[in-house]
Amino acid sequence: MADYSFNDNSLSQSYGEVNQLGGVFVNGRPLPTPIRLQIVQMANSGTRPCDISRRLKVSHGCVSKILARYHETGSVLPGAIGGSKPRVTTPRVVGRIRDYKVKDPGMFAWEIREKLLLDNVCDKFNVPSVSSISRILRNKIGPLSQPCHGIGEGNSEHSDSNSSPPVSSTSSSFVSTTMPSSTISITKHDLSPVNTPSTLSSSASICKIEPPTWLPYDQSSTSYHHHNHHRYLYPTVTFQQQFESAMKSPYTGGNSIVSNSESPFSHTPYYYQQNYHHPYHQQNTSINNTTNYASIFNPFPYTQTSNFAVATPYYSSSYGLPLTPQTS
DNA sequence: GTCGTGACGGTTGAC
DNA sequence: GGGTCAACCGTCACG
Repeated sequence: MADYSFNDNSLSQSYGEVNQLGGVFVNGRPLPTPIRLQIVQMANSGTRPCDISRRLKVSHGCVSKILARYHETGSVLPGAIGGSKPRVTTPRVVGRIRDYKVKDPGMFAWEIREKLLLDNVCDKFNVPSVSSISRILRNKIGPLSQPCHGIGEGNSEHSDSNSSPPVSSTSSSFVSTTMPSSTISITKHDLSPVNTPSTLSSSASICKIEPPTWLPYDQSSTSYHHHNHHRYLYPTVTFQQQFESAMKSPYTGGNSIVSNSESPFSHTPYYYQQNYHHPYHQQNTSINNTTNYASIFNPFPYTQTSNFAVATPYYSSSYGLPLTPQTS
């Protein structure tokens, strides 16, 4: 039987920590792509997660997470670590909001938002939330944004008059926070900076909660058009493609959704010295290959060189995602 | 014995 | 350049 262990002493020496199974890991850093691929490959071939855990000396929790992630996203690659999401309220957007408000001082924030989309100033991925627009009107534009709809509508700071669409709106994206808690659950994503209405914790009775804007799986082929938002898109490659790409360059993302020329990982001199000329790199790999490829990769050290280099679908699990990865 | 889950301590990179 | 913040990571323990 092949030795799937990747904590070969010759490779792991002095790097990382050792887990309860004897495997080496670096706290806070993802497992190398070949190991991740191997986990998926073994699972696909029918190996139980507990056996994968033992043979690769990776904790079963980690195996579980990687497999769950793969089943959910189709990608074996780790998510982007660190960094922050790009700002949506760019000077250009603020300028357009100001223009709209100058032309029509009575314009609602939600109307401005729709117009930003209509005029292609923003797309659905980077359009500011209604509450963001309200904040811009309040803080950056000033008097122009003062409500002119009447007296007695309450404090404009928290009033819905400027930020909410008509109550009769049928848009499903508008949800009243006064609805029963069973009607809406606010997920981690819902509370992300992008989607957190500033009014959520205020006294406002109605706020807008954005639904996730993930593309359907079958639209993934268009993902490269949205490189600024690739965290929210699905992978466009099959497991085998990821595998073959990773085998060619184990620390380069084997995923076509990598949106720029940078690799999520950089090779180290040690890696090149030890492994670059290994015969395995010249083999024609397949997902059925049972060679002990894990042991020829040096899991550590490695460094991540660019944030957001790897597309990371990040979403609530309740949005109709495929239960099985794309396989063909 | 197996596996899903959340806390934990850690890393990372944008701001 | 350093601090903060919010992403992510794998391990571990629990149920």
